Amino acid sequence: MAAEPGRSSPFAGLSLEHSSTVDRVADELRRALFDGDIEPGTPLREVALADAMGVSRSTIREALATLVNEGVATRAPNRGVYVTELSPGDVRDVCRSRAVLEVAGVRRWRAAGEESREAVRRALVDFTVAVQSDAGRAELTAAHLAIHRSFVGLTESPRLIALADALTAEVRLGLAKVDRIRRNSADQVASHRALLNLLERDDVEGAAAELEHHLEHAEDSMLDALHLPHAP
Amino acid sequence: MAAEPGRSSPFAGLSLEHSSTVDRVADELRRALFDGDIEPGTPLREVALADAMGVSRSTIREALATLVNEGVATRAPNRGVYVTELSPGDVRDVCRSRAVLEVAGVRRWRAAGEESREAVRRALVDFTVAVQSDAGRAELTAAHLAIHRSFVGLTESPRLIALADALTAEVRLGLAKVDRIRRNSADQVASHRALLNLLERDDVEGAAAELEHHLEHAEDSMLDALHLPHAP
DNA sequence: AATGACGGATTGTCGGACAATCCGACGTGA
DNA sequence: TCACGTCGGATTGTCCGACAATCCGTCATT
Repeated sequence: MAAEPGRSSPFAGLSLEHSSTVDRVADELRRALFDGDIEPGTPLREVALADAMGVSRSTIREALATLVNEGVATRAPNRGVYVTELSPGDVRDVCRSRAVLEVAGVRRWRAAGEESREAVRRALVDFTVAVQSDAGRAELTAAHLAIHRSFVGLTESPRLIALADALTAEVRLGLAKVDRIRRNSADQVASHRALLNLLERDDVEGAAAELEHHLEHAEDSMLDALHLPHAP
Repeated sequence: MAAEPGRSSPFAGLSLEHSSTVDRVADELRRALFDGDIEPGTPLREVALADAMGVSRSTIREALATLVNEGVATRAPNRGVYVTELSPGDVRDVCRSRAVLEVAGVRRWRAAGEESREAVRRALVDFTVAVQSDAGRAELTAAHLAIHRSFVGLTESPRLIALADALTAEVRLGLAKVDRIRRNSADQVASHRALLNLLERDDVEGAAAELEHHLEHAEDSMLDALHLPHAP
């Protein structure tokens, strides 16, 4: 029955997603946090969660552990796990850390593979249509984050991408109740398009500067939106 | 009894390290991995570890979870946790990711605070005396890593530093059986000193270039030392 | 030689248990 | 009134034992 022992494996694109209970619990919690169903600062009690979600305490503990070292939750030894509250300093740090990674990506524009560059263009298009078609807040932020992710993608380094994702996760906590994104989404599109134009013209340093400027602005408006005082 | 309600708190430098059992287990495992007592690829069985260290399986599981998302161990679902084996691609990725972070630090030389700069100088001195006094392998690598850490420290971003530490941890697995560091440690000192000289002259871009060159070389010699083929 | 069945080993998840720790309220004494 | 000691409840940290699900290697079967 073995027809055509053809050179490359005849099975392509076959994957099965093993989902452990712990993973599902963690996913559900993350969703709740990012959607703003649970506010920063609220304690995540083990027993309460356990019988709310119908799983054992061990499972909850494990899920909480992952959330904690993703940074979206914080553990106070012997006192429990809380949804992380971002201080102004934290927001600042996350934004600047992201800036480092994104700028590193942008600087590799020419060295990067064609598909990585294409991913940037696609992300921008997606965001643009999302804005024009007046999509929901969730989709808008997703599309916006995708752009910035694609910048980091230019590094073509799995680890840097993972690190950037981790930073994003931290910040998404605050983003939950903020739809300031929507208000100036037109500006956002313009800014990103300008950046891409610079890149297409191979003006890498110009693009890097533009990006840094854009991110500084983002940091400020995020602090505003969260009603936090600005750091020096 | 309150003498001098002085402005700032009269209690400085008072901290108590709460060490949970899980933490100690994780520390012990990490030590064993970094010292090369356990080779990459070996399975970390839960029960075996549990009664080897006289703690419960739950505790071991939790410790293993942290090792896994530090990247020094890898979980194969339903098949256990193994000490991570680095592929050439991984080594490459880790090194280049580190390069991004370190270069970002070096580029901020002027913007950084004086104490961050001083930390770099101190790290270099420490490394130099370590080499000259013919210190043990462990101390040598520690001092060497400290230098590179101090570069990242120039970003003055806790998160970037943490990320760099995580990357370092991954790579230290391979470093265990390699003392190639010792052979050309004289070169290392020279290279780092040259870099610092450039910085002191405010030639930031020159230093960045020097650092990137240094790291590429480091990547190559690490691959050699691990007997791994070089990536393209 | 490929397929299928079996058994052992290990993980994933569960439930319960208990000491240690922490927090807040309450009471006591100066 | 304020500082301090005590007590009780709540919650975490850690342990134990259990069991189904999964995986791996082996062996028998075709």
